[in-house]
Amino acid sequence: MGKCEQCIIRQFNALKSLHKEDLIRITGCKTSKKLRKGEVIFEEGENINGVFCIREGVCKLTKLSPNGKEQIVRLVIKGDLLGQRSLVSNEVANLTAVAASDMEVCFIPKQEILFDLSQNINFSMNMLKSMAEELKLSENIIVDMAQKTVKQRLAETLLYLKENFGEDINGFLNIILTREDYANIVGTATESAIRLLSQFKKEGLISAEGKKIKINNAEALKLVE
Amino acid sequence: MGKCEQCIIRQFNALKSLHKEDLIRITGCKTSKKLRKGEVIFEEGENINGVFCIREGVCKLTKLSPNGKEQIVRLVIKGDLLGQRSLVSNEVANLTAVAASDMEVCFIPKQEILFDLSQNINFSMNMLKSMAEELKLSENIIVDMAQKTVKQRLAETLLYLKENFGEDINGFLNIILTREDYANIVGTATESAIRLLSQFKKEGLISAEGKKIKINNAEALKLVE
DNA sequence: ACATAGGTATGATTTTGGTCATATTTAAAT
DNA sequence: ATTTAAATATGACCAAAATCATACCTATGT
Repeated sequence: MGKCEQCIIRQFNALKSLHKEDLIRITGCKTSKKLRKGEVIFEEGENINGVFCIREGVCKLTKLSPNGKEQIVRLVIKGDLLGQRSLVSNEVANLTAVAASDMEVCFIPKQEILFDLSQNINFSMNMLKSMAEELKLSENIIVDMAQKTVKQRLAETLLYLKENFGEDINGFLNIILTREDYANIVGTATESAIRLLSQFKKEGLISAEGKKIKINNAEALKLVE
Repeated sequence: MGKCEQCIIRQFNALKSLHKEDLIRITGCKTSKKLRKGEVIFEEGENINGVFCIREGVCKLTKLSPNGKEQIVRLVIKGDLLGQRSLVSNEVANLTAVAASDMEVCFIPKQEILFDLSQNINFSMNMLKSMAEELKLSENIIVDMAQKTVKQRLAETLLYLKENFGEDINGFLNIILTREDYANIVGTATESAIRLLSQFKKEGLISAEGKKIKINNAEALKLVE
């Protein structure tokens, strides 16, 4: 799918600190893949044996809870590396990764990344930084989950999506999720997510055409109680 | 408080991969401190400028949510390093650290740790591993928060405490928390935590003498619905 | 020993959100 | 184009948990 040393995507993740010769080496052993929305990249409990660099699209990181409900723990987007945690701790995947849109990903085998981690201190420092960032986000989600209402969490999710995916020319969010996805991010029943989105719509905070959602009043969403 | 190169505590964290000469260097610039239960080690938003190595005791990592409720995100125990995340990302603290028991901690200035991270690949690899572990725990807590009932979370908390702190000769947990602390870990109202602990007691799953709690039936706690 | 504050306990009531049931709309497959 | 399945929507009801109120217990300092 092209050469790593010419790929601009690496600017967005820890791979930016690799040298040209390392990138050329990686080009030689990486594999690229196109995925359709809904395809599974890897499952909880699976050996990943490398990291995925997301060239295009979005992916849901989910976990099935014992009651059979799926929780979306995080969205991984274009430019992110996927599978860092498992690589570093040398463990099987803790989460399942499912394409939330059509995607293009490159897979870099574990030993290549481990080699670079052992040689290039900037690279390992950058990976430390990106894991630190993930950790902070996760800590903040824990607090939100524990202390905020479903309505507040849904409002925050909408604002997060606007912030991170932007809007198209008509003001609709550049990411399409089902109501069930919203419920699985927020950690609520699908019916509750639907009801609350309807309510936001009635109150004029958002508008919706099918799955496409437009945020009309971000300020009011921030103040939802 | 003694010399790092002779301190056994470092075996429990990333500092184990430092060489003798580095430990001697660190001994020369570290400071040690005794803290009483309830004392604040650092607050959310504060510049930490180093890491703390916990020699003795337990510390709560908390965050105040906008509704004024405190959430305990994690307990940091003897042997752990505190402040890794802020150090690596060069940001202010995301959480507040409060002594949950009397403590002994050593403070190592930022530049020393950064120096070792830049020199010693084993050290940075071990720090990556410990952050990966924290990240996995946090992801799992998110799922629990979103999908499990308060009762289940409280039962899990009790089992977690038994697992990580052990029991004294009479079977009581080796960690003393208030009912409010339990509520702040689980993410519920103090009254709810009290009620559920009373219920567990009535059902014989635990017994309690004041703040001391004994787990009588771990198997049943695992099966709480 | 007594006052005080913080912590524990429990009841009554309300709110939030989950579950179940049932339409209706939309998208996908052939 | 028609069928079928999946997604959305809404009502009715129920369960979990928050809130408010009050009482009691237990350390702590004076």
